[in-house]
Amino acid sequence: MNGRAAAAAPADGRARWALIAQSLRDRIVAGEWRAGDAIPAESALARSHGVALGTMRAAIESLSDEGLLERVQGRGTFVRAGIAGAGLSRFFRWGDGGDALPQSRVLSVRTVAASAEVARALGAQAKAPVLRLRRHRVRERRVLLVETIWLPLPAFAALETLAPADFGPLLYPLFARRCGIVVHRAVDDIAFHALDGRTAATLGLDPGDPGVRIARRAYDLAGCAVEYRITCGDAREFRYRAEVR
Amino acid sequence: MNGRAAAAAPADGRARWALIAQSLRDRIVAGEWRAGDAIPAESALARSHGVALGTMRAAIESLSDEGLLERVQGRGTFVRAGIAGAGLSRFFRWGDGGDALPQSRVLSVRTVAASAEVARALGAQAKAPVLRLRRHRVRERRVLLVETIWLPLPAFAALETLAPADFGPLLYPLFARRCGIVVHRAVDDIAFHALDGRTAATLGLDPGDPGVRIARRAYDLAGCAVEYRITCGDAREFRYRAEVR
DNA sequence: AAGTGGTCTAGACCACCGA
DNA sequence: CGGTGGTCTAGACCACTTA
Repeated sequence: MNGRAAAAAPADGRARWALIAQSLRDRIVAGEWRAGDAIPAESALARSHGVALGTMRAAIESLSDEGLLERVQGRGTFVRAGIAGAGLSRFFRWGDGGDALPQSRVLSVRTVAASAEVARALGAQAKAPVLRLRRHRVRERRVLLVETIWLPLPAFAALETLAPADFGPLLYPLFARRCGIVVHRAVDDIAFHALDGRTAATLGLDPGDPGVRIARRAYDLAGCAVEYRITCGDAREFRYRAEVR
Repeated sequence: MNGRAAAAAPADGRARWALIAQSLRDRIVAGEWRAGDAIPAESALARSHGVALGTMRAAIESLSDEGLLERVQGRGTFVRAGIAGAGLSRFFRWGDGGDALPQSRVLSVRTVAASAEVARALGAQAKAPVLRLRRHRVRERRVLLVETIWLPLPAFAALETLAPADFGPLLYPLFARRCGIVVHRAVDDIAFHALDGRTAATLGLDPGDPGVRIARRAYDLAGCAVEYRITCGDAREFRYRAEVR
């Protein structure tokens, strides 16, 4: 002891910056700051939490690494608006062609009872009501992808009465606008399977032709499952690059 | 100015910690510290570079994020020994079954002239001599994967005279032991395609059955391509999980 | 006990941004 | 210009590992 800066960890097992990060995380999830909003300045937060600037920076940095916040020099620190660059098109050869991305065409919107698989993915009760969308991704009159999307109710009730034609090309911004739900994280499970006759015909392929099936589970800021989606396409168009180190 | 701590960035565009990180990176690549070695303590490095501890920590942290270093509390900071958890088995359903991983069986080792494709992948001259390995991954007398591996010469000359039976189950540790080459990063390109007759027969499938083809390019610490590998397997056994946020 | 990385403080100056 | 995040200092104590 020397009477100067006290310093040092709180000895309760968790670092001070981690406790502060958790408190900020809670406030973001609770909606105190909305997606796109700036949170208070580092210096203000450090003062209000009674810690040094460096400690607050460590807390904010961990949330930034986590993808919850985004720092912009000279402007501030912002709540991220949702996942970026995560379109399923990235799995296909036509995904980054100089050409435009395929169009979106919602075919049907229906309220159905969740199957066991859907209920499990959404963390809902079996047979709970869910919203089911069928959608095609189309380019030049050719169907490239066939999608079925399940959304939990009542969270997505605002979409129940929306006409198929009124779903825009991008679903996640629509979720945010109409339902206040921000998709923050998604997990894609990729597998190969033989196409069933109907899907093959839709894609202009022969039954039994090789297909890929991507099952996506998407989550909001709080970690709640908000979407389950199955996307089918021509396996021969599939490509993906995985990097390890 | 107040006569105390000078501080602040070097104003040449790059932060001091970034310059120090580059210098440490150079020393690691040059082999001053080998894979698995501990580098000097943070405090010693800070002193010898004439910077504060926090600045040196920032430099080391960036190399740690990069995967070049690994910090262990109470022990030190170590040069990472190579990629971990990057086996190609992770792409297959049998990859993490409770069962043992498949065995490795090297069939042939030959010096050949690089094809255009191989030369491009390895950054070598077309028709340059390269070492070509053919390998099977086998479990319970069933061939699960068929691999062809190209290695640049003369870097891998030590393997030219090695008998197929003397290649162990893991190649990367062998590369390090026999050739002093550490694989630090790899990129896997995944695509589906029809199997050719010979590969299909080897895998116990019918010609035209769906296959998955993984093309791997592996790099050493300095970023030089040190391996090009093509792995073929049964597409129906393929699975992969990609996460985005 | 000695040495390592991990956390923390209380300041300072710098580069960048928008009004 | 004032405010933001980015970099830097020179210390201190803490938790962990090894001998």
